[in-house]
Amino acid sequence: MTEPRWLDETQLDAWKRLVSVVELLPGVLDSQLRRDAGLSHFEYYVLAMLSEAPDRSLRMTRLAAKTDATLPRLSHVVARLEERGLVERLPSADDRRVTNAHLTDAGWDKIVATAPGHVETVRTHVVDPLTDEEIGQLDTIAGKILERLDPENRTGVRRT
Amino acid sequence: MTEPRWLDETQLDAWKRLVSVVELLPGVLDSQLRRDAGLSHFEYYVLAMLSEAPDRSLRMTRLAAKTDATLPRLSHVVARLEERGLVERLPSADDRRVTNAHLTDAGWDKIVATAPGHVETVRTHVVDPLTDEEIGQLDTIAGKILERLDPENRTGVRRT
DNA sequence: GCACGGTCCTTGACACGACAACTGATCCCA
DNA sequence: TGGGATCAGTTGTCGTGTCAAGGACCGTGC
Repeated sequence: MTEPRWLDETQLDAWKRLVSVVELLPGVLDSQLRRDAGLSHFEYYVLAMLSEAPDRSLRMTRLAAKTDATLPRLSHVVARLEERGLVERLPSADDRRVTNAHLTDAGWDKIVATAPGHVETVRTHVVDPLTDEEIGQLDTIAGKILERLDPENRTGVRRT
Repeated sequence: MTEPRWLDETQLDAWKRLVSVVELLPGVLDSQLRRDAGLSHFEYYVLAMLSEAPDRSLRMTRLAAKTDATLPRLSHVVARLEERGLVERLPSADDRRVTNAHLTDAGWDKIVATAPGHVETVRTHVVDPLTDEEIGQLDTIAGKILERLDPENRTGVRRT
């Protein structure tokens, strides 16, 4: 066993703050969306990714990648969203293993109605307190971390 | 209802990357610790905060603040850690409402044994890919976000 | 044409966090 | 000195994620 390379104080401070953000941010997003729209942040994100996709539909695997979710997790969530009429699942004709998740009109309306309030929350808690320069730094830093967290770059959120 | 102020492309990119980090990081930390030590990251963090505290003990409320957890959550987790002999709960003499969580010797041994591997994971995924300058930026940025997420500054991780 | 490995997705069982309700203890002020 | 408000923590229930297993389908080798 090699000698551990401990973190210096600066590194530890930054790390602890990142941990706090990671612990607290989901709760804040969830409670705003839950209150205003009856959606978890993850559900919202699923709808949002579909709304941006061509034909408002994506196959499950691709949607899972875009939302950083495991397939079982996505499957459960989409099942619930389907029960609520926000999404429908359509078996693909070419490859009958694949399921396409498609945003319904009700789902589209839902996200259109929900987006402004959510964006406002994101602004309040993340975007507005930062300068333009810091936004750029955040982009770079998060990008570098993602390269390690997700080397496959499944999400396609990273350019490099 | 006022017109929503949408995010520009740069802001949206940075936001999406932050969301990805927030979604992926906990899973990576959890699986390493689960595999190597049979602990969730949150359990590890609880033990770590206790190990740094005077007398290796903290009252539940303070510990909850330091770990960014709600009291019910902490209560459940400490109950489990107590069953495993890593922590013990001692009622306070001065204020009989208060419970002090105290790290046992077994708990101390556990974290001493676990820390090097965990630090290595943190290095690999977060610290090492960033320059010293970026570590400083991350500290600043996370600090500003925390000011909004947690205005009470319960954790005491923030200086300002 | 069929078997076998790999892919895509679903399902069920279990673990953990959130929320609300509750117990006990302390504080405060009449 | 009592009674209401507040505080510290615990407990129970429910929703949701994870993990392991399984089912359906594809594609290649023979």
